[in-house]
Amino acid sequence: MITIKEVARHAGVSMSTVSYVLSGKRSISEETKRRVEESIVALGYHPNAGARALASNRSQVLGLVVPLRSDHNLPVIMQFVASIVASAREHDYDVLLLTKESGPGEAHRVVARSMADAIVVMDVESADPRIPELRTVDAPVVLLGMPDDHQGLSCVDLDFTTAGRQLAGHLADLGHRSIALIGSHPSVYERGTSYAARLLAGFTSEMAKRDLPASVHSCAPGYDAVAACLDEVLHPDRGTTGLVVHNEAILGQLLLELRRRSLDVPGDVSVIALCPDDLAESLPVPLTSIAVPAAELGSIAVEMVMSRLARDHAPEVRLLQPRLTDRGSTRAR
Amino acid sequence: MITIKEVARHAGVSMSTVSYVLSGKRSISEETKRRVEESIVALGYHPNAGARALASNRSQVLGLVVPLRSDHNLPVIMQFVASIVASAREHDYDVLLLTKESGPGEAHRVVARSMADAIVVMDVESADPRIPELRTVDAPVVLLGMPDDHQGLSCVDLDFTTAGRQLAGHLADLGHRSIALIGSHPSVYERGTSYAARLLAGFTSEMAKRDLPASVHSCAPGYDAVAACLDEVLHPDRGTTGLVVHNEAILGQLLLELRRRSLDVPGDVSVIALCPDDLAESLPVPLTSIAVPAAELGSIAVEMVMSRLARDHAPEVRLLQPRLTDRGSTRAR
DNA sequence: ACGTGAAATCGAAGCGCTTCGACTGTGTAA
DNA sequence: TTACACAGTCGAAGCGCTTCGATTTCACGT
Repeated sequence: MITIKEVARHAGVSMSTVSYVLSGKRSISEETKRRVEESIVALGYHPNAGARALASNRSQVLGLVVPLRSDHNLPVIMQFVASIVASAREHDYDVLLLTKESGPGEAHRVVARSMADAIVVMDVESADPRIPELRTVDAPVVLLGMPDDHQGLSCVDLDFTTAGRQLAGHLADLGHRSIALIGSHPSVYERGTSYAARLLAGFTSEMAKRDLPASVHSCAPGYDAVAACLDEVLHPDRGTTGLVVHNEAILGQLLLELRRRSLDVPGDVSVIALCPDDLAESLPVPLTSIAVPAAELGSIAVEMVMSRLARDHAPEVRLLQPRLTDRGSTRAR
Repeated sequence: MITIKEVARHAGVSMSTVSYVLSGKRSISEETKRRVEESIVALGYHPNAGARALASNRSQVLGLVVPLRSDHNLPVIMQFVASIVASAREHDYDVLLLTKESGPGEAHRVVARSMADAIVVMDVESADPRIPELRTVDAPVVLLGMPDDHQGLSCVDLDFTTAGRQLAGHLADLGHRSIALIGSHPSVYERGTSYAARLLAGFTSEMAKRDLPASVHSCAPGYDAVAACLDEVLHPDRGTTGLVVHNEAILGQLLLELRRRSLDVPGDVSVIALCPDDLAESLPVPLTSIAVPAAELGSIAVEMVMSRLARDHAPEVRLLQPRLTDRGSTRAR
């Protein structure tokens, strides 16, 4: 193993000089810097992470708590992870994989052992049981999601409330009077999933504001469940002409089922969704939608970590404003 | 921060004794061990990972290269990851997340810096361009998948060739004469994905052995693509009565499309698949299938890492034998 | 000519842990 | 009884790096 000492000898300088070349924490003459860098390449030197962590009290590692078992919207989860890893690497950080399933004790352990300088937690729910324990972790913690009580923790999320309002508003502005929200699997609501509840709240409040009747349905995946749900939603008594769908898993099935019933989108029914852009684009009928900006949220989470690591910044909450893309699946009536 | 020194003082022993209590590498009297363990709890001691890594030359970390962008069969990928993380933790190892996208240089970096003691690489293809570089990594490397040339590298995978044989054989044994393989997205074959090619080889060789005509189709996801594929496969000229499906993404759509055509499974067509068990079970028609034993493969990969880390074991190749579960979606004719 | 400060470099003291060799006492075989 | 093995413990030497203070040199204003 090549050590900094050997680099120093090879370049004819002291260890500390090599260290300062690497970290840039003190000024070094161009000439010396060049020689040291050449030696580093010549010898194939790689700093030892353990030694560095020990001496500097910084591991350059981010703990990331990933929900590995949650089956719904895996693609979105992957997008988050990809974005977080990429952003972390840009800041010279690596990512240690922790799983939601193994509990918040893992975050503790990893920080207590100085294996990670900060923790990012994905898939945070309204009344997430992990919150109290996360609050006692002795390192910056950034949550993807918005728990009800987020005192002392940084949070990043899409503004689902506003998104719910916008989705309802978009259809209402087009003259739709009877609009239904088709939400996630019932279990998602039972679990108290924050984003689902907030979208629902935004939707109903916008509908109430406009004095329109709001009908709300949750729908399990599976063709039969979707069909049953549509039976209910499209019951003639209701006169539903607009559908807001917040359920990535069933979008394809739903559009198929509408087609099977010879209902044209947007001719007969307007459909608008909240889902990743690539999904919205690749469906049988491209959907007007609000995207979950996973990549952006991930990189913002990392930025928050870094700024809290740099200065001893206070925790902050950032809600990204939704962005609606019109793909022609809604029409005025 | 509580250090081992403070624990030693609190327990009235030397640092080395505490260390030996923790590692068990020398015998310690019951009495002393008890006192030390009490002190550890009383003070809330957590060993510093960096110091430990520096002194012992072991990071207790596993680098895991995950394909974050590969959109197909995310659920399977997640199962692998979950199983690997869980198995690693059982051996007191943590997992550092590396992405396939950022290249094999990352594996190098992480090992050269002693951030990881070994590397596990997922989603390895037949002629994987990463192989040569992985071979030069100065730590055990275990591949999930079977590249053509795996000299010097450990590999774990399902025996897809045998699986292909078994799938064909199962239908042939039931008296089906015209059997079609519906494979993955064409791009999967173009990429030279090892498992797809091996399954295909097994399938065709079994069909040849039995002197039956083998028809092979690859199919993109999407309802129209599936319908088009079925048009071709079920063309009356062919008289196809058995379907082997190796394409998780389209299974649901395929069964729906069969239903739409009023074709009963297994009454009119027998269908057998290679897919995760939970998928096979949750489809509109539960499918007789061979499972991808992701959890098992993951934990075997970790075991291989550990044994190569312990003794300086030679790389080995393990192909898991396929296990076929009958769920009644095939019938004799 | 002289003090001053900035730039450039060095030396050495740790960071917290593991591990090796040495030491002490006890039980056991000769 | 002597010798010896062995369980149990300690002290100290690192592991490879960062960082602080000290030192040297040189340009500058006065």
